[in-house]
Amino acid sequence: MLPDVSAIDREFDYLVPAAWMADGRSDRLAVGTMVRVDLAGRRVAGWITALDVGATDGVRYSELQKLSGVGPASEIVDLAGWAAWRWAGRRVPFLRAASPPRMVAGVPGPGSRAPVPKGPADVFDDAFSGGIAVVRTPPADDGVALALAGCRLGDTLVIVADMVRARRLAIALRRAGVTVALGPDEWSTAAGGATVIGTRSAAWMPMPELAAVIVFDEHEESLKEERTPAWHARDVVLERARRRGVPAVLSSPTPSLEALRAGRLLRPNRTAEREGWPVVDVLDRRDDDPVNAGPFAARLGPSLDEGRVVCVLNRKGRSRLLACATCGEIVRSEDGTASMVLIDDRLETADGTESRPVVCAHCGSTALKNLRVGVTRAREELAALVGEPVAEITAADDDPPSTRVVIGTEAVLHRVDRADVVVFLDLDQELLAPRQRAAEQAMALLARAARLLGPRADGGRLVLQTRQPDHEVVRAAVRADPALVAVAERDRRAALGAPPYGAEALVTGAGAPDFIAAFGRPAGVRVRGPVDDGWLLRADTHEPLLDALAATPRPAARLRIEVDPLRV
DNA sequence: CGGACAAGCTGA
DNA sequence: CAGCTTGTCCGG
Repeated sequence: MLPDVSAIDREFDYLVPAAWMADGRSDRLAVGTMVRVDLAGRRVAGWITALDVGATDGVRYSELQKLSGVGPASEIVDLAGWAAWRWAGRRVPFLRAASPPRMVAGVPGPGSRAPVPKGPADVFDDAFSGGIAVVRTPPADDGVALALAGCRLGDTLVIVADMVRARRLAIALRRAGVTVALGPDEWSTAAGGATVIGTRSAAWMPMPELAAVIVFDEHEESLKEERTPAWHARDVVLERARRRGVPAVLSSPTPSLEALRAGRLLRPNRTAEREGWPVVDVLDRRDDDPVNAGPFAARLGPSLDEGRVVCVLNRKGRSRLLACATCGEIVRSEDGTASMVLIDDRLETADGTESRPVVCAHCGSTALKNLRVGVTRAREELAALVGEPVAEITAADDDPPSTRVVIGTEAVLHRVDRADVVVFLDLDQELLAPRQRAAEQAMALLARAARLLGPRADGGRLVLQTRQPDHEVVRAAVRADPALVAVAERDRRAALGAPPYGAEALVTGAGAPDFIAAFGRPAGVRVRGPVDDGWLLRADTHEPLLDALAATPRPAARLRIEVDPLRV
């Protein structure tokens, strides 16, 4: 029995009460069954992890106190053990995710499921021919055809990035006659056998007759848990599929390098892909009068005159962006990949590796101007520009926008679901963010915006204000070809040995120094730090790194270990 | 995590 | 040295 107490990752043995043998309750005990027991003077919940284990002499065992209900199947208990290794955590958080939201006394027997009718053109069938396939779909694709192709094989585990999409897909599949359980609420339906649709946590839903798995928008960061253990739903379901020997399909308009490395890529034909992306207008801000340049390009005006307009301005992050007041070039590092900020009359990169006097590398001018303008200020200027009220949308807002034109940080792309024009007021902030995956994340934002606009035939426009019109992210959006970003990212990350071309773990928290001391210098693992009160551990593959992490005792103080962090 | 118990600190 | 706080250990 593993107690449901996060700090205890240890199993304890208990006796099955004689009364349970008599009334048949003992027949309901299995690996995964949820029980309550007395442990060190208090009553706690837990999961059965093994039955009929031998007794040790000299130990006086207490009895199980209560049979609470059905729990995760034994294969999921095993999977939790694997996940604890894979993300350097404990099993408890995974078993919690795999357990029903409310106690379940029993599961319905397998219902009969009607065969799913054959689709018009089963273009996706070879995606399910075995192993892992990566399907690059245009942003406007609703995923129904792909999901139905999976359901034709049998019960399919479908992971999506948000609940709105989960409900929408569930409705479409039910209409086609598929038995669907929506995670996590319909846990017991799933346990009886059904196709499951849900967000990240649904990766742990019961699937007694799993036939295939699909992850939609596999590039989305919401598929990764933010708290430790910071597990990734994509990797959990890939492991589930591997263990069951069933096909897995990862779908995305901009597949991650992790996906591209894991499986074979199935590309749509170029015409179909182009039709699924909106028209992109690039407004080169270097063309504007550098002295008077506000948040809007001179040529932006006409784009805002008609239809629903969404403006995106990410002011997240501390770093300010500087540009030359004379020629308009952004102040950048030698290799052009990082922006520089003013610190004590010198220009420095965020990581401090490069420093130079205040001079524009492009024209030699010493006059610089700050390009940062916050959303609040930009909203006022935007309202003046369009001559009507503009609403600022934040992540916390519940109501649909009340004005034709809205503005917000990237959260606005999650709050609005249709638009005629999406404007990125400052794409350079994304392109030059001091992060490993800046380009990939910028491309993901553009894909999300493209989804609001619909396919090219809808006539929507994606407007990018930038000083880097030749950046691969901009070119990729213009040509509706995300491969341009993938290729550039692949080369960069492969050269660094960064995931997925290597394994990383970020160790932070009050307990980190003690933990790193105990961790030592295991073979095959490189230790860097302390940097910003944390340590970055790197290895060529996961095994040496994760094995060494698992073998290191945990200090009592708070410790956060993030394996393959998305934002470094 | 949270209870038990031991070691350390304070004040009369 | 009682009475309290803080730290460390360990659970069937």
